[in-house]
Formats: sequence, C-alpha cells, structure tokens
Amino acid sequence: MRRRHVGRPRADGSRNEGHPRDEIIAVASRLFSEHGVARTTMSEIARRSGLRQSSVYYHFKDRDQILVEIVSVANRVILEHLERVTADGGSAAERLYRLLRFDARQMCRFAFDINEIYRLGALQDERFADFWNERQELNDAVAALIAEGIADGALREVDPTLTALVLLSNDEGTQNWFRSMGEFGQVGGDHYDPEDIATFVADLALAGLLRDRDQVDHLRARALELDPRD
Amino acid sequence: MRRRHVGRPRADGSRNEGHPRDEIIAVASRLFSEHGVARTTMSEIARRSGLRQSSVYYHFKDRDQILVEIVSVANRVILEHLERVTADGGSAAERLYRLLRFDARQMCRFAFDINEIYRLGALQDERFADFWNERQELNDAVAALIAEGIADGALREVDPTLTALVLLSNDEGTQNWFRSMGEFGQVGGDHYDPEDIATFVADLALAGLLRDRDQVDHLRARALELDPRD
DNA sequence: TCCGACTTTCGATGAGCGTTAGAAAGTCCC
DNA sequence: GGGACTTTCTAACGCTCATCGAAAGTCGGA
Repeated sequence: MRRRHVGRPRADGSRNEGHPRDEIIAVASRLFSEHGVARTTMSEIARRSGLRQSSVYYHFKDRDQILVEIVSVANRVILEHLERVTADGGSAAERLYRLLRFDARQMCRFAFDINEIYRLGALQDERFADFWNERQELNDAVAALIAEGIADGALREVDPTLTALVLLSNDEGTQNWFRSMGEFGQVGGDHYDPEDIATFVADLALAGLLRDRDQVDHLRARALELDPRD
Repeated sequence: MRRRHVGRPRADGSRNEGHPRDEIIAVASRLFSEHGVARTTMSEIARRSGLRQSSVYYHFKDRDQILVEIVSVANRVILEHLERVTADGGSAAERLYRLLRFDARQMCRFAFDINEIYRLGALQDERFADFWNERQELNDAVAALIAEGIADGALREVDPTLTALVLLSNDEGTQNWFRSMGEFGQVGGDHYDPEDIATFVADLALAGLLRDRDQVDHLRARALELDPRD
C-alpha cells in the first residue's frame, strides 16, 4: 500500500482509503436522498466523512458542486442504455418500450430525487449546463424514436417532441409518488415494486401510442428478455 | 370603512387594507413560484408585505406554515372539479378524461411547484396531514373512476390503484418540464400551451386505457365543451 | 378623560448555516 | 535537514430563521 497520507492529519484520527472526494460524494448522495438536498447541511456531510465542516471546501467549491457531480450520473445511465438499445436494433416501438421501462425503473431506484434538481438546477444554467444538455440529448433521442415509429406505421400520428417530453416527465413523476410511498407511506396503502411500476408505465405509454395495441405483449416480452431484472 | 388599524403602526407607514395574513400569502405565493421555496427568504416576504422580518412571525408560526396555507389550495381545486364532474354525470371514461385534463392544466397553471411540496411536505406529516389526506382522496376517486370504467367495459383491465397513481403523477411530472421550459427554456425549443399539453396528456392516457380507442375524439369534444378554456 | 386590556409591529438578539482566509501538520524529494 | 506541496484545521464573516420583550397604537369602561 503506497498511500502514506500526505497532508495534515484529521482531528478525529480517521484516515481515508481512496480519495476523500469519493467518500464525500457517497456520504452526500445518501444524505441528499434521505433528507433532501435542502435539509442536508455541510456540517453533516463533513461529520460523516470524518472531516471538519470547512475541509469539505478543499475538495468541492461549494454545496452545488457536490450536487452537480452526483446528478451528472442520472442522465448518463439512461443515455448508456440508449446506446445499448440502439446497438441491439429492433423496431422503433421496441426500442422505445425498452427505454421507457428502463428509465422508469431507474427513476424509482435512483437514490436521488430528480425533481429537486429541476428546482435547484434550473436556476443556475452554467453550472448545470451538462445536465441540461444530456437531458436535451435524451429528449431528442426519444423524439427521434417516436418519429421513426410513426414513419414505419407502428405508432399513431402524434407530435414527437411533445410526446417525448410527456413520456420522460411521466417517469419523473413516477419517482415522486414512489418515493413518497416507499419512504413515508402517505399515499397509497399498497406496495408496488419498481419493476411492476416501470413495466406498467411502459405498457400504458405504448398502449396509447401503438396503432396495433396487441403488440404490447410482444414488446414487453422482448424487453423482459433483453433487460432482465438485475 | 370600519378598520381603524389597531396595533402599532408600521415603520414604513404603509397600512394594509384587509388582513395582513392574506397579503403575506399573496406575496409569498408569488416569490415561492418565482424563485422556489428554498431561495425565498422571510426578509423578502416581509419587505414586500410592508413589514419587518420578525413581524411575519406574528401571523405565521414559521416559514412552512405559509407553505401549508398556499399548498392546501392545490388539491382542493381539483377536488372541487371532481365534484362538478360527478354532478355532470356521463360515462366513467368521460369523467376520467375531464379530470385528467383539468388536473394537467391546473398543474401547468398553478403558480407553484407541486414537486417541491413532495420533498418539503413529506417530511413533516402532521403539518401537511391535510394535504396528504386530500391527495389520497383524489387518488381514491380516480381509482374508483377507473374501476367503474373497467366494470362497464369501456376500459381495459388494469390495476385501478396503480393506474390512478401513475396518471396523477404524470400530471405532476408534466408541470416539471413545463415550468422548466417556460421559465428557463432549457428543455425543448418549441413552445407548448397548457391547454395543448393538458389535452394531449389526457388523450394519451385514455388512448392507453380505452378498449375502443376511437372514443377519444368524442371524449375530447365533450371535455372541451364542458370545461372550456377559461 | 383617563386607564387598563388588547392588538399589531418593532428592534435586539441568538443559534445555525454556507463560505472564506490563513495557519498548521503532515509527506515528499532534493 | 529543509523547502515545496498537500490536506486539514481553527477562526471568522455575513446571512438566515426564529424568539423575546418592549413599544405604539385602538378600544371600551369607569
């Protein structure tokens, strides 16, 4: 082991294996998702990272910088899946189904409240520029998928851009109540699995878009085969 | 005019017609929606209400109390519309379409970010109990509507509760990008009207649920007739 | 007309937050 | 052994939400 801990030792004697940056990200990620961004303090992040409050600022310029780092993962996971789906080929409808289902599942699983980002992120466009760009990229891809589906006759004639926006935001809305339900139990007495929810959301979307709705069963079967539960 | 302004006069000499409570609510409502709850300070609310910062606390216990007051309106508007729709009668599918469209429209128009409430509200169940109860009431009503539609053969066989949750959260998700787009223009280059969006969202939902999808045109026509643009 | 009760607002204050600045305590390499 | 570099610390600032007791007015009865 080479790391001999350069720099002033910590007050509490703890020593971090690996980069403190990663430790902070991990801690912050959990706290943000547990209590929400607004209610998570730098002191708490620092304490759980074994640091004094101000030491966090050596690794990150400010609180939002931590957020940016975490959030940038969100879109990227979906975009990666988009690449995989594109590589796999198949009809536009099939690729759309897979993407929507994966997105919804991802949203439910994501340790993070994407909706909070809209509030915090939207206000500071420079800092969150990458996030919005990737978001736009995702939206364009879905819109293109829908347009392709319309062109090949599988989907009804709808506005691709508007539909893409609505479908993606549906997934985000899903996260909302899933989290509320799961964490706090306010809404809905029953319990639903992320898998069930995601599949249902994708089903409903395609049932609304496909000309021949009977195809949904086939699409679902394909998706379950290609993107199994992990 | 009876009000002769009991109590110590204000430092800036302003006198409020009507209750300061209402003035504060109005001011806070605008600020919350403009800058978000997190970035709105009590000083700002006070200043624009013609008060000193600490005076706001005479009327409201704390910041969240103002929020509760504003938010309680949100569900109530939809629940009122539900009553109207129920009174008007018509098929379950027709009532469902009207409710979904109204809800989506309302979300876009609402001067407030409902998604922020999920974060802030969910954490303090006592305080936001009324909000969650009304939310539950709304969900139950939609679920009942869907169950009725399935029973009379108009809708496909789906899980009513899950479907209700998904449909309502779709509306909330819609608000997300509508606001992001409208206010900040990050996502989507085109502009969409709340009316268009709401109608499309309702269309898509019913197109996914109805057995006979050709009915959508009829439902839309009925809805536009009964709930005209205001 | 005065006085006590009540209402509403004020100013001062305190604890907690995010952030900055500069000193301190190590390792590393010549 | 000593200077450069890295990482953490302590101390401080300005801002926020919230509390407290005093202050400044109205009101109603003696």
